[in-house]
Amino acid sequence: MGNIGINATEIAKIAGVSRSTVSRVINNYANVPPETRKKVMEIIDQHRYVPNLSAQVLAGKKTRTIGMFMIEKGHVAGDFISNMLLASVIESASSHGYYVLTHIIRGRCDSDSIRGVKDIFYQRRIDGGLFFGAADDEPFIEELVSEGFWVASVDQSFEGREEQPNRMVGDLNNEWAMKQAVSHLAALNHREIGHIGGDLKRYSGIAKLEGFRKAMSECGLGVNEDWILPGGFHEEIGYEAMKGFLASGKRLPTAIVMANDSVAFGAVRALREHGLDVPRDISIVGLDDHALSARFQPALTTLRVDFAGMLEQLTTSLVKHIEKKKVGAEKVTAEVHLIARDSCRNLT
Amino acid sequence: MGNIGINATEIAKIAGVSRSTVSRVINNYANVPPETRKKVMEIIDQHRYVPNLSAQVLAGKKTRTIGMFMIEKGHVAGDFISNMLLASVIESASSHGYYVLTHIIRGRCDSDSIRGVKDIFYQRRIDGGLFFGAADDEPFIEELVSEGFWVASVDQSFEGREEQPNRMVGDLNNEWAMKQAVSHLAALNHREIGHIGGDLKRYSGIAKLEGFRKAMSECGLGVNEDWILPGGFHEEIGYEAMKGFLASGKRLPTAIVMANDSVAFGAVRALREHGLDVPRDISIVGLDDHALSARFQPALTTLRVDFAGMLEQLTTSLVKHIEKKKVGAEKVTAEVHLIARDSCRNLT
DNA sequence: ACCTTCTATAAACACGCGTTTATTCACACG
DNA sequence: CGTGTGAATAAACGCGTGTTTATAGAAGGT
Repeated sequence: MGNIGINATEIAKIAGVSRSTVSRVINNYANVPPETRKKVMEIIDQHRYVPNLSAQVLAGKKTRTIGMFMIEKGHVAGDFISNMLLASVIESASSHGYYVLTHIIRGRCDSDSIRGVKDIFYQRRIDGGLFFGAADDEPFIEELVSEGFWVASVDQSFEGREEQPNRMVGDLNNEWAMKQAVSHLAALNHREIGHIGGDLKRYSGIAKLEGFRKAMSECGLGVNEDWILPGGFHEEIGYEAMKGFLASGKRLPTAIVMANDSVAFGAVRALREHGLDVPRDISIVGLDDHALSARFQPALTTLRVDFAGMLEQLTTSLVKHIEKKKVGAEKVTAEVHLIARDSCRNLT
Repeated sequence: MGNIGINATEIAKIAGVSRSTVSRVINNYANVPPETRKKVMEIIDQHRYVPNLSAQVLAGKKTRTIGMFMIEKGHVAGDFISNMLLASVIESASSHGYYVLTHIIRGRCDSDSIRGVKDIFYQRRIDGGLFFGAADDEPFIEELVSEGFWVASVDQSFEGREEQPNRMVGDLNNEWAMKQAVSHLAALNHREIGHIGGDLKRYSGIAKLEGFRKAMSECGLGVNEDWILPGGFHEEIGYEAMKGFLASGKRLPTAIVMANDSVAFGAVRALREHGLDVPRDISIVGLDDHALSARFQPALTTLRVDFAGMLEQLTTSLVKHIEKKKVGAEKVTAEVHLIARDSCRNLT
């Protein structure tokens, strides 16, 4: 009650003008004389009038809302999306006058959940969407793109694909990340370096492995295939991978680069159970700078990825595209830098 | 392009009926003969027609959207809202066919940010709102309530206030939580128990302190005021509080109940720097079951609060109220139970 | 055959706004 | 005085839907 629900017609009546004049004032049309504009604005402020969004949208305006979709295959949403990342999307959207609708897809992307996502677009709730953890092979995203919706996605790269006109992608530079990890270890005189990888069914896993190989080669180091362990992105997988390797009796490398910090935690646990110490017996580099890493025993040397900055760019880019203020970058890369802590030792 | 933007009029044309018939089919009106309904439904499915939300809202329907507002005074959003909690709100909303718009208020609640929040309501973007970390003294929330909007809030209790008709509140039972902590320690033969509190400017801090006093009294234990340390909800504050106490040279209690786990981490750090061991020299009980707590050295005995379940209830309650399917509970309490780990020792 | 009753469905209206088009009025110029 | 010109602003239309009202037609009763 009260001021709620007052509309432009009533404002017009109070101001003694027609509703179209009110509308022209709000939308900053040129042909409104200053004193009329001032009078109308006063009435608007006084009555705390805010235009009804649905009516604006129906009349052809944007919803000024973007969707944030977290596709949780197994673990993604829980592990990957921290509140900080959510906040960085919301705040950069907010800084452009946009709002964020959050949506979670749990478990398999079955036809029902896909329908749910598409309906959000079809209902015209949002002007565009930002997808987290969408695997390369999700065709429904490409469908949305081909239907003219603006879409951005994280954790997904499209090397070798044709550029799609209204699609943006954000990722970290896996190659560069691995290069930094390997270089750091090489500088500490490590030459026998292994890799416990990510999920090789996902691009981020493949890219890390390839980046590792390339980095080794660039540092003039050979890759021992015994030390390339298949992985995943959780702690348990790191534990099992390391445990399996230790059981095999093969010789250990002097250092291992992990797909992420969770994997590192698991691997360290396995090493410890086997009576080995980090960094005395083996050096470890993680990736992510997980909240736990600084407190871990030993404090984990890791690669910090500026996801927040990347998301800010990606969100801004999405909004600019929606508003047709086109901006160049369709591809955004997160900054990575190494945080040296206590899990690597100098061999000499 | 393609199916996008098809509307009820076109569906009607294809089906050879009038638009009102299409509308009556969608809204499950009784007076549509089965074969007509079936025919129309087929066309709708075939063309993936979804009604335009803005048009529905304009015609008097609900937005089927709730707002989730995180008021971040200093630290709240970052610490308090984990993705799990976000997920539990989104998913329970989703299970009722509702969507969630997330919004963050950083820093002070100045008039601009309040205006931002109110505009979301006034624009009619949402049917109701769920507030996190709104302090008792935020008058704008009560304004919204008095203007007829549905509002639920967490981390806030309104003991002694008159019940407001369209307002729901969720919280943990601080009294019960403190009772469990103190009882646990009493069962381990502790009699000298202290408390490092939360932020005493906030209800949750006050309630914990009062709960602690009451629990002590109920266990037949006296409270030594030296051992009641003012606090806050972050680690640094726990560290400073404990450091200050140790510097004072006063005798230590045998156990301390902390306002939350972060405070406990800080306090343990201060104790350790002072050459004291937990639980040998002093026992500690936390609250929250923070992600770090199980891995902490020593693994922290803490109170796990079922925020997820509480939020699910609160969200459901909010939606039911919006849809006028009134349900009794205006006040939702989170379950609390003690997780015994290694930070408390038996004194005998 | 005529009126009533009921069913099926079409037409009309309202929602609140942006935008386009039409109208009014003042003024300048011939 | 008549006519054109421009500014200011009012009126009209469309957006896509839900819902109410009107209408056509069929069925049933006397």
